[in-house]
Amino acid sequence: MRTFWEKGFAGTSMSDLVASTGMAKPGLYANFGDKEDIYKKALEHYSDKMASPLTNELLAFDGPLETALRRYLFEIAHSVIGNAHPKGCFIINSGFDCAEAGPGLKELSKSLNAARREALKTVLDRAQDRGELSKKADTNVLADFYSAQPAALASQAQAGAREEELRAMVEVALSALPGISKNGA
Amino acid sequence: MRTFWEKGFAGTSMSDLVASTGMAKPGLYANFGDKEDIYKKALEHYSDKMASPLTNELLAFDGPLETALRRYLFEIAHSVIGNAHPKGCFIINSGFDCAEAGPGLKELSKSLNAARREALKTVLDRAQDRGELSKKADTNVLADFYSAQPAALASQAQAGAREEELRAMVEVALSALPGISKNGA
DNA sequence: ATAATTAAATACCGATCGGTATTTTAATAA
DNA sequence: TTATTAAAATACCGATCGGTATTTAATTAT
Repeated sequence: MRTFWEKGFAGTSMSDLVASTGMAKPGLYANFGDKEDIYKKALEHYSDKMASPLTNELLAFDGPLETALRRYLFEIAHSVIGNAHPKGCFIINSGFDCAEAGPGLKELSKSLNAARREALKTVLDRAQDRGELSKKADTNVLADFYSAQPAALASQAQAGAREEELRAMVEVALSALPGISKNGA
Repeated sequence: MRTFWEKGFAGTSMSDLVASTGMAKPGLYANFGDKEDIYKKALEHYSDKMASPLTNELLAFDGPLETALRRYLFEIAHSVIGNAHPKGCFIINSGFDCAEAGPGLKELSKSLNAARREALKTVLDRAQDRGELSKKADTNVLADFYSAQPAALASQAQAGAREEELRAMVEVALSALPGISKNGA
């Protein structure tokens, strides 16, 4: 998972996987399939271990919408900095790096990105039902916007941004929420 | 340029470049250097032909800040959809796909991303000097935020978003500008 | 202890990788 | 027209690519 995460699909060789897993090549093929199969399983593992816990926490959080979004995006900001693992987000990377990969891979990448969007859409709709968010707000558009912010954060992280800079960007993004006061307005 | 743009550094072989340029391999080496040199020159060419015209237009635009940013981000939204060329933005791609490339390449990628940020910072500072943007607004943070939105747009484009969806996201991002009224507030 | 089965490691496959030496072609000079 | 130079294409280099056949080692069953 980590090797594909940091080096991408084309940038990772089977020998790299042998080195990082300690398993010999025939073992990798016997247990996981070919290179693309391994990539998919690594990406799914990332989704289960890294992404899903965050979206589950977002969905389970009981509190103001703005707080929920801040917590979620702050956690992502922390994660993409990569103190304990490669920088960036494997799921977002997969969207860029599988632009010309097999259709099955692109499909998986899209579905994992869509899952993040759906979680945000759910949270936004709930807030709207609670009356916390105006009925006039378009939750589809807001879901698109907020689900795309992790890509913005990951991009800045790759360029060397620090976590506090990412958090400041999150605050700007949150100020786009209808009914939120803005810094400096 | 187009080949590296759509397939990335590791995903592009010298044979791919021979096929897409029509120049034989020794000619490529004699005229442009090795693979990394060619990538750098392709990326610089992209910057000159695709990115710089947009930032120059942004800097030259004489009108309200919000209009300037909308025009700029709409043009990027149109570009990353890729009707006439590969999807996404080569400069943003380079930030992801050169995570482990030579240091010279990463440096170039960072400087091109920084150029976009600087242009936005200039425009924001000008608006602040004109009194159009509150003195309390932090133009460094806003520059970070808006210069990262193209990555958000490119990511959505890779996932198959349509141009109108990207424009709607841009409108949300613009609503984070201090002093701009929000949809649905 | 021996035979049968499973697992894992070595060795190897053709193809392609990035990169060049060499030859052929084309253009210029005499 | 011939000699010289510049350019471009063919052929080739060792290394590595993704992927397997084969052999060795470790279990299990008898």
